Amino acid sequence: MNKKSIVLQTTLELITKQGIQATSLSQIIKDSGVANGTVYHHFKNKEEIITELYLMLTQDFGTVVMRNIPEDDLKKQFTIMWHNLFDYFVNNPLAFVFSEQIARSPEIPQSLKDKARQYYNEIEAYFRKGIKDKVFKSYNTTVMEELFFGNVVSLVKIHENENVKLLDKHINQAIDISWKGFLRD
Amino acid sequence: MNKKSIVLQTTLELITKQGIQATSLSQIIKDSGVANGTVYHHFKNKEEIITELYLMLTQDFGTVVMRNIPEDDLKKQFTIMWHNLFDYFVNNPLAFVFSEQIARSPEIPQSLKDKARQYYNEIEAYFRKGIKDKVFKSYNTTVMEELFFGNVVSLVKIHENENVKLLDKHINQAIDISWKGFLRD
Amino acid sequence: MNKKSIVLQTTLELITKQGIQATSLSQIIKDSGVANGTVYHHFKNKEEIITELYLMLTQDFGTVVMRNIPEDDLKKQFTIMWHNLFDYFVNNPLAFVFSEQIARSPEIPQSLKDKARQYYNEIEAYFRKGIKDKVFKSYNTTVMEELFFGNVVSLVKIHENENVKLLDKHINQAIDISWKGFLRD
Amino acid sequence: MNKKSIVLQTTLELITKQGIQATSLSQIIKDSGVANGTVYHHFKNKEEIITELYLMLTQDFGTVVMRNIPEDDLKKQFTIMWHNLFDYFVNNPLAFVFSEQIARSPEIPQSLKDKARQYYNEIEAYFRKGIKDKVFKSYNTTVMEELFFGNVVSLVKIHENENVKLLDKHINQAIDISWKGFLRD
DNA sequence: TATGAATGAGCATTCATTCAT
DNA sequence: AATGAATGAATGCTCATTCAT
Repeated sequence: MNKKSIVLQTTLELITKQGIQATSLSQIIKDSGVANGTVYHHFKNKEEIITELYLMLTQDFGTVVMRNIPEDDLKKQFTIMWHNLFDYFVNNPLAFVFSEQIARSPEIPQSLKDKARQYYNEIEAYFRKGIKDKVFKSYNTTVMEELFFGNVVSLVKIHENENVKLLDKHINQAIDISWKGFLRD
Repeated sequence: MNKKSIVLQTTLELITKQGIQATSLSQIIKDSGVANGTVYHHFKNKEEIITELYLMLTQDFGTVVMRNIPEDDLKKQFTIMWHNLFDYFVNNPLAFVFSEQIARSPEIPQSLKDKARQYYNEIEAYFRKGIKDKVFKSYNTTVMEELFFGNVVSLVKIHENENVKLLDKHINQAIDISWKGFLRD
Repeated sequence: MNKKSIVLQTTLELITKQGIQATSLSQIIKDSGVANGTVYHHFKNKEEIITELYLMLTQDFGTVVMRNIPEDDLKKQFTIMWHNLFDYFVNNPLAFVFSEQIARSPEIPQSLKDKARQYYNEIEAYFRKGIKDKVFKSYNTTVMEELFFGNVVSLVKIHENENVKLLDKHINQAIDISWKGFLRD
Repeated sequence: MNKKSIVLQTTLELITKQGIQATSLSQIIKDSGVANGTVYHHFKNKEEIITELYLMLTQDFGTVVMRNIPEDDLKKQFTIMWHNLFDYFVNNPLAFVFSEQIARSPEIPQSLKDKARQYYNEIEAYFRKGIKDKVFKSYNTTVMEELFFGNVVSLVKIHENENVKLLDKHINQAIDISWKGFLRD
């Protein structure tokens, strides 16, 4: 494992623990056991470490959401999309931190934000089809996407922060709530 | 307007613009046109400014959500709660920033986080009643609260960030989706 | 003597010894026995220390050159101007360093360069009069000024660097050479 | 063109633009498109690059000043020496930068300074002869050399910095002034 | 000959905080 | 209540240089 990877890995751990802003370069340097200049040999500046990390973590994002989606059964598709996203965030806490911070943080460059928004396309297509198939009510798709995404985020937050142990049944309840909301009356 | 208020007001504006972490005390001092020591005369340290600001902004929070709630009509109550929360966040961007950051930020003391969770009590009571009245399905109330809250947040985010102009009809759609999700089949 | 003055004095000494570029802030801090932050309390940045120092040293520059200039005797005026400038540079090594660096250094802001060029006005007036009085040949005055100034600089350099002890007689020789060059044939 | 030459050429350009001190090795490396270690393969350290560059540029210096000097006509010799030096500096800006910085800069080793002073020998010999021939007044030759040299430098500075367009006539005026200064009364 | 990973001292600057007035 | 001088740890970053390949 080369120094560059060590730096990335250390940064990943620190950011997951403390957030982006609270993670200083000196801490990264200290924790990774790498020399000051070594970091700057591999990265132009602090931002580049974070950007690179972000790209590493999110390059599979788009594919992840749509992984193992079966054909033609809209409800099944919904459930699996939901699980895919939930599992992804649970297993990639940094990706979650990033996706939460993207909305506001000025330190994430716009290009990254744009890139992050690509995965919406497939989700949007999904909702469009649901509306066309008369399964979903014809809500605004941006609203639908945002609510869908937000619901997953809500559950991840419970998973992360609550003392309440989050059980499969709770997740299924959430998926149920989420799904029902979009249906035609 | 006394110096203390000026400091608080300046901090409010800066945090709303830049986030908590990005707002330094020196910037607060510079922007508020107040002397270094004056800030420390009124506040023990930086954290106290933020805490005080947070308390100022959130002390009305609990009452706000339950303002003008009519009796006995669960759907009407839901709609008004939803609007109350949405309007509150839209009109108090800092309260929104805080509520978003509370979940993760290590610099918000636990006591504040606990305090922030009080408003859940009334929302929880609401959902409990809905379940008892056989209007809502008997989902876990934590899940319900979190999804309800998250749905509002999602719309606020659209309101804030999207180029899409958020219309009343979109809000009504969101409320509709949100409400339907909780219903018994 | 307050800390600000100490910093300025220390910087003056260091720059005189080592030049501007070779003088680091940490050295200024170490030598002046002042805390890191104290420097930045008084000065916006390193450049401001140098600028302030420069303004302090050069504000008397214009008056210095024309000090004690007798009326009507062009030769006597020349001699005294020459001595004034020479003595000034010898007694204000930093002013000399600055005036030498002004021509090239990109780190001296243009405003300062402009200010420095003001003293030329009086010297130019002097040469103009000499030409009008038919004492000097009608050379281009910019050339005359630059050569006059350069001659003083040449002698200051000898004074500074040569192992040769610079005697009054050498200075008088230089003035003689300098003067004769401008005369009508 | 081998890597060593590329490094030298790049350094030459950077120093001419920015001065010696402002030119960092990393910049040289970046601009020359050469690897880090390659520089250190060819040069012991940064100083050696500058030294080598300096030697390259000044090895012809001595011969340049005395190029095409006719025999026996002291005035003609003076004029050509003057032009030689002026043209050399105008065409070799770096040589000019060096010659200007040599006097003060502590980073030019003494050995180089000594070497640079060799060309004075021939100029000194010239002035000695002028004095012996009773054309020049018997001024101190160091003073004469320094003034002669300084006069050329003054004109080069006008050439470089002034908005005033420097014409041949101005140069001839300068030579005239310079020459007359040294003459016997 | 050429490379580029690695180093750590050093740099200018910002930060939250203390304290005497 | 208000000021602002003073502090020094910490930050992000640049530097010249070494060394194994």
